[in-house]
Amino acid sequence: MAETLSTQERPPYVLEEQIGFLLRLATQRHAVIFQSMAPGNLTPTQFAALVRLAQSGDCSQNELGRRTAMDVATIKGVVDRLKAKGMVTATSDPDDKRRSILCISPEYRAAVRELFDVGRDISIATLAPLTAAESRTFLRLLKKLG
Amino acid sequence: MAETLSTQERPPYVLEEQIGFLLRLATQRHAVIFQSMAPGNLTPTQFAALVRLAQSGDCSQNELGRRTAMDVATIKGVVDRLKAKGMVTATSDPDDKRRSILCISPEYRAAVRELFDVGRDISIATLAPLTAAESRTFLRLLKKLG
DNA sequence: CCTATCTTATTTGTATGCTAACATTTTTGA
DNA sequence: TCAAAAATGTTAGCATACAAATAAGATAGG
Repeated sequence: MAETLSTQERPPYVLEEQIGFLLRLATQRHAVIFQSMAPGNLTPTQFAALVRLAQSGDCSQNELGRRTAMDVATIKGVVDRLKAKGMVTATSDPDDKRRSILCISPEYRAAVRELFDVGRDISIATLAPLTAAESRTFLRLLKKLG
Repeated sequence: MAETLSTQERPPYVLEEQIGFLLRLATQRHAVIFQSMAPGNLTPTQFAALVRLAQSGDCSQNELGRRTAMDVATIKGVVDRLKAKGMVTATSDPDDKRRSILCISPEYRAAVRELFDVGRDISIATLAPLTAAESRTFLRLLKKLG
């Protein structure tokens, strides 16, 4: 009894049941699915930036970062790589010498519209281990943790 | 009607409701909480490696990587930094010249035991936006996605 | 016994992701 | 108006994270 009190005051710490560890595993699996389904070697962040640019309209680099939850250093790298692929074009803002206005290159606009379907399929594949009801519950709770 | 058919065949693609985007947000928030609560500038992966070493026993670098879901390149960096902090020590395996046996440095063993409580508190803080019942549901579903 | 295979560990390259510091430009408020 | 504050973008440094290539050692099968 005394033994039980001293050694069992708290439940054991099981790494595999901690939210941080589980988030990492889920993110890893999602990344594998993403890479196998996304065209043009697009990464999840590049995908998010493109989709945002298509849906919310042209904007500056920092603004795009805020709209996709990336800090200034991260969005810079993402935008640089999208520019290198020719998918995003920057024009200088005449009203603000600090800023460039980013937009999707004309020859990629149609391709970007098709990304929406790919994105939906990636989400479906990632959620495949859950039932439809579980997926809804999971996304609702996950949203609360963001 | 014809318009509705052609433009509304699928629901709109909302980035903020995709699992990949939400996982990134939740991971970001968890990282902030982790950094504010973990001692010794320990990162989540360093923390996981230490806990694993304490709970599963001494092992090689690659073995530790498998036990913590990190690939060989990632675990190498993590172990290098734990060695640099003096928290992990390597001794060469007499039975296998390729291998080193990693163990927690004697002077850090007590400190590592205290990490379990910190880990629990970090998980609690991360799950704070959910009720107890929601947390259980969320972890159960998250485990299925790993 | 010895070769083909596997395993361990390292290195290189690419891509997030964050902090911090910096220069430039713009805005704001006294 | 003019100095302080804020915003934009860049750079450097650190820490994951993975693929792919390499070298060295261990093991299993013929």
